[in-house]
Amino acid sequence: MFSKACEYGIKASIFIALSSYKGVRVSLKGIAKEINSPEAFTAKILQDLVRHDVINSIKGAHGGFEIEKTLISSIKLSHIVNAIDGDSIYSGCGLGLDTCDEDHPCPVHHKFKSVREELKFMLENTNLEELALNIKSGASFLKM
Amino acid sequence: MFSKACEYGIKASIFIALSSYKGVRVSLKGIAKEINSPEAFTAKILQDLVRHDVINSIKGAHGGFEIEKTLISSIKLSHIVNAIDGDSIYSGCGLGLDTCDEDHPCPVHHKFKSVREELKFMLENTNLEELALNIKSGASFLKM
DNA sequence: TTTAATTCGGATAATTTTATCCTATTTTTA
DNA sequence: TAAAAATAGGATAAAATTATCCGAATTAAA
Repeated sequence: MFSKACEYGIKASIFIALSSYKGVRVSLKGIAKEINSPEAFTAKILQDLVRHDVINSIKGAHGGFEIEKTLISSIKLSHIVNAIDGDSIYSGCGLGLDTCDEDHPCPVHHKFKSVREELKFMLENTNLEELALNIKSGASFLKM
Repeated sequence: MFSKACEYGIKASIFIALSSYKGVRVSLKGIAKEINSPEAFTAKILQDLVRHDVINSIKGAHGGFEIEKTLISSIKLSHIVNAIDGDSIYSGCGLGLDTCDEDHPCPVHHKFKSVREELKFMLENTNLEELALNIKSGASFLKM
């Protein structure tokens, strides 16, 4: 469904949000360990998220990644997914046609419509705060 | 959402179904042309669908691909997707965790639940007959 | 001011997916 | 029976994704 890059990006963002609530900055190493991802590859994805203003990075000793506390609840999954995978997951044609719309639909266009819309709605209405709180309370997990 | 292989497989199956209703067998070349796919790659996918009993192939001169008319309405999208991509699209964890279930959910497990279920339902309840008829009536298209 | 801890960024490698090519095999028809 | 028209399948190549490595730049602290 999502690319590996996007999976890592989402998990990393949640962990960074969680730490930012605690007021602690996390390092690449700490993130990769926590979300069980390859360190160097994760670095690339984090850079991408920094460029897209999803997270902040602080260079140098005692540096790391963080998200401004007040912004955590306004960051949606769609921001992360868009930064990494683009919006093709819910805007592209399910069968890869170049033009696929109401006037010229692919065979599954209408069948997929509600799935795509529900996915889009979900991504646009799920924010980092709730995801982080669920990790904190032990209601969900970042690895295994 | 789907792999290219799966996209080609779905489109090819619809075209084969359509032709089978007309009582004509279609060649690899004819299929690739109709669905705008690379010929040799499409051949591999068709072999896969033959092995999984989704379509039939007849070798030799005047050979080609077909689906038994009476079976067309019983072939679901899920059969095609499963043959080519497996069921990871709606059974795997959205964030790639090895174990992700009600007891040990990933952060988006519950959020994704309805999307996955709707996708699964749609794939399991859409059959080749309706898709082929929509092409025939001009309500949907296989290329462009 | 040096050192250590970091992120950044470019180069490269491994893996997977997508795509191509060529030969073998099968089957119909002339 | 030979030739032509197909699919089958193995080998290989190209492209995209995932992953690694290493040096440069930055920053805090000793």
